[in-house]
Amino acid sequence: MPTDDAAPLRADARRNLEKIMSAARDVVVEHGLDAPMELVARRAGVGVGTLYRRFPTREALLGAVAEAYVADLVTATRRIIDGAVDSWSALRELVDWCASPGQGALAAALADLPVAQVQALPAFARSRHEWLELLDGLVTDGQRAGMIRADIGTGDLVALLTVFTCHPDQLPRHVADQPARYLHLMLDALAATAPRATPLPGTPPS
Amino acid sequence: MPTDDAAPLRADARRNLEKIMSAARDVVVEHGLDAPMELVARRAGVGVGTLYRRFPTREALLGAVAEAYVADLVTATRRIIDGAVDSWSALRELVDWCASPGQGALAAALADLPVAQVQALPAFARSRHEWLELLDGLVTDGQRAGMIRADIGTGDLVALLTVFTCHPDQLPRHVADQPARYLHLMLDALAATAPRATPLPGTPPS
DNA sequence: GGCAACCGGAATGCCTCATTCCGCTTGGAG
DNA sequence: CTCCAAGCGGAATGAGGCATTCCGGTTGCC
Repeated sequence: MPTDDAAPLRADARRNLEKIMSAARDVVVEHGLDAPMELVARRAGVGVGTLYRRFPTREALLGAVAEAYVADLVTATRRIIDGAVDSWSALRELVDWCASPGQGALAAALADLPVAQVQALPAFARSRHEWLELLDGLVTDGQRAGMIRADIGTGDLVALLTVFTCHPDQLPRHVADQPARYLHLMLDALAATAPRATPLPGTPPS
Repeated sequence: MPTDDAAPLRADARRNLEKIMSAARDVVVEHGLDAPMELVARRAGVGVGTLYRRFPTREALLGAVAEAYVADLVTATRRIIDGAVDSWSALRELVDWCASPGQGALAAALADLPVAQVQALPAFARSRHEWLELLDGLVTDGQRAGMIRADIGTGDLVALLTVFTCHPDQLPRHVADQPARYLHLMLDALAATAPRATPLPGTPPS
């Protein structure tokens, strides 16, 4: 998002800026990180020129979207955690939120995929860190309470959320069609149960 | 693979054909279905011209790779099933095989992603059907024996195999690094357990 | 009313491939 | 050993897709 210490925008320009941000978010959720700029412009009902007046490059736009997106994610996650009775149900609600249509867990994708330019944005990094911390609390709590198996880590959760909610083109039809189904399957996998016959291979990522 | 009823290939040509098929398989596993032809050529230590003398179009090459790949998959799956003591351990071994490096479950991806030209190849379709039938037997058996939960279907298994073994570029680093870890995690989710608090949302894909 | 800030979108330039072409090599039949 | 069709490598061609630029025409707002 452009810094607002410059001259204030004209009313119509501000309106357009909002349309652009919103369109960009939708387009990125639907078409992935490399969606063409023109798609964003068309979706916003605006010419590409307008878009470029506000964001000098594609990276700038993606950065703005990313920052807004992770910020949202943090807010939603915090709200869910505050309202839930225990960490397990918080987890379930979080999963549902991520799977809800138009929501996507794109932020999770952004948080993991290598978009150097975006990762470097301070605001993005800060929010991302905050989010990871929230998740970490959730997982740790759940494990202490014996609701989540001990051999997985927050990184596993992030990885799985990312996988099942990235944009549809990259997923098998079934998964793209009902992300919630697979996310809940994943939750079942994370739940603590009787000792398992064979340990999980590999190590939980940091 | 070109029909062999034509004039027999010169010795060096046959050698090159093999190098090409092998390279193509590797490249597709590593870079996905839209890897550039030149990558294949370079990997095979051959000029693009050579590659095009054998396969008239990109589709032809992909088709050949796909056919060979699914055929392999069927063979391996059958071998695993025949050698396993029960369907659950067969499933586990199958997962390990798919996750083994350089193996990829690309065939599974091919089986699901919409590559019309490839899906239409009779040999491919036949093998794919055969494979699905094998998996179906596995799942049904496992369910009858009470080892696999009843509310999932073969399609779920295929979807999961596909997701976790598609080429690395599309997966979060952690998942790409240890596909076996996540496949086994999901396997745990497929296992039959005490009745679950909440039913799985959605329906098992056919 | 006047003009700086805005707009839309055609035009430009770059890049990434698939596919083709052609002059040079080389198995292997006779 | 000769010869030439079958092979070969890889530069060149052409199409398509996309970010970004430019500019003649609008429009908030003082």
